[in-house]
Amino acid sequence: MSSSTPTSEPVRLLVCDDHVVVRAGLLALLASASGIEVIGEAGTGEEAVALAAKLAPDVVLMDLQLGPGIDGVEATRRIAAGERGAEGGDNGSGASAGAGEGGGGGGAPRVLVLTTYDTDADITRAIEAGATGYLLKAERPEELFAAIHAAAQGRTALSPPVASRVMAQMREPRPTLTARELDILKQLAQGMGNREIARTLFISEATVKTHLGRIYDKLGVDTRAGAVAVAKERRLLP
Amino acid sequence: MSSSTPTSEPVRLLVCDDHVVVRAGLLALLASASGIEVIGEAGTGEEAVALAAKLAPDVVLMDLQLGPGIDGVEATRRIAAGERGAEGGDNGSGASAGAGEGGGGGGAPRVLVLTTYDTDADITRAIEAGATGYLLKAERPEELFAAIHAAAQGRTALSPPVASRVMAQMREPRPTLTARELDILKQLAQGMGNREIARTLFISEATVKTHLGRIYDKLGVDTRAGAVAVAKERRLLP
DNA sequence: ACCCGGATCAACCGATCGGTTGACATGGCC
DNA sequence: GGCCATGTCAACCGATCGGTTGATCCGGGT
Repeated sequence: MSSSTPTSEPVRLLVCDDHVVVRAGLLALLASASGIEVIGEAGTGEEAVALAAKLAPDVVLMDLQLGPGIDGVEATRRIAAGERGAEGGDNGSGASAGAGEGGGGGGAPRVLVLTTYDTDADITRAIEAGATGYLLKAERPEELFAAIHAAAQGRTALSPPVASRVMAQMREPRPTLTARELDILKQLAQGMGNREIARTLFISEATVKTHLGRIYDKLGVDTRAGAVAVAKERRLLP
Repeated sequence: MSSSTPTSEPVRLLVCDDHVVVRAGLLALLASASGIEVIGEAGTGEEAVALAAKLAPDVVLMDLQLGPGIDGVEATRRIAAGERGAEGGDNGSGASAGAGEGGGGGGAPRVLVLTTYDTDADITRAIEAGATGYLLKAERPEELFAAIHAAAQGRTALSPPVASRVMAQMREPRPTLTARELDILKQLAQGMGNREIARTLFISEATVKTHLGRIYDKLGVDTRAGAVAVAKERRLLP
């Protein structure tokens, strides 16, 4: 679709990973790949957003786990939306998927997620944020190279395990926790009692219990300890 | 102490990381370092132990998070102890640290841990297992090179954040959970009630409560949900 | 206009948990 | 042979949790 992109011009790539060693390793590795030119590297999400705006790369290789500051998902959202480097007052929560598509075509770089975990929550959030592909670091380098080229053309590239999970999710839509339920869950994971949670969130204890009941249902557990375990497992919590 | 090792001969290195991309990146990166020769790479703990026995490298660069099979700590323990590649019927649990020292000196490779997390539990376990150094992937490549050379000479190399934690730990010895308490904690994290835990471990409900009380003390919490949260936080559980 | 999902609150009850105290057996250490 | 840590068990009590039912309010979609 995107026209042009004759195989003669190399893909202009921006690498974002908070681990210096990994970043340097990727650079060294990518140097051996043909048709790929690394034009910049970032160690934080903010840096990635700023550099993406400044350098206008074809593809951004993005790790989801970035130390402090905005996480990879948020960085992905901003880059895919073609946002400028300056910070906007936008709050990350809310629903509001739908980013990704419009973009404008020309400007917004494609974001290719390259990360360690293939958790449902991570995959879902990354895709909703507008990621063009989702690769695992356990993938073979050739696959990575191929995925970068694919992403440059706007084609989707998913690691096999990721693809499986996406399909499974399509077949059996997973119960999604509402924002409010996540609030309760967060407090719960601090070991707080219902009364404390209620006070913290300015609601009644009864409401907390109601939410908890729904959380139990959705997570398939029936105790608070179990809920915390599942939540940590699925990385629903920081 | 170890004599010899004139600066003329390069350090013979074995790299172990379950992520192919990271491994390839490290290889590419290390190719630019002087005095370091990568003589092998492993993608699992078992592979690392076998290759260490077979190739007798000077240093093993070890990630702690390895997919399935034995983890990095166990691999470190076996390599540092000079164990042969064949699998022994040994169970990993039990106490029995004390490996590390004896070793035999000449044969056992030095293990340099290179990982993402600087959790207290990880650091402690790695050091107890006989690791010569502990670096973070966020470290600068030059530090990595220096650490490898240091490790080859038996000198300890720690990333600054790791060193800080080690010192802090020396000053204020952490409460260590006993093996039994970890058993209870494991069940707890499954969301099980006291009665279920008691039945599973073939003890009385009263005993479970006693253990739980001690666990609360040691983890600094006072509810089961809190205990699970802290346990997951400190990676005391899988 | 209607209905539905989400969020809020209430009251109730039995079961479980959290905390305490006290006790006994085992094993290693001095 | 004592001493201490660890693991085991018991009984008790108040507080909390888990589960249920029912209700109100609001915003969105058909």
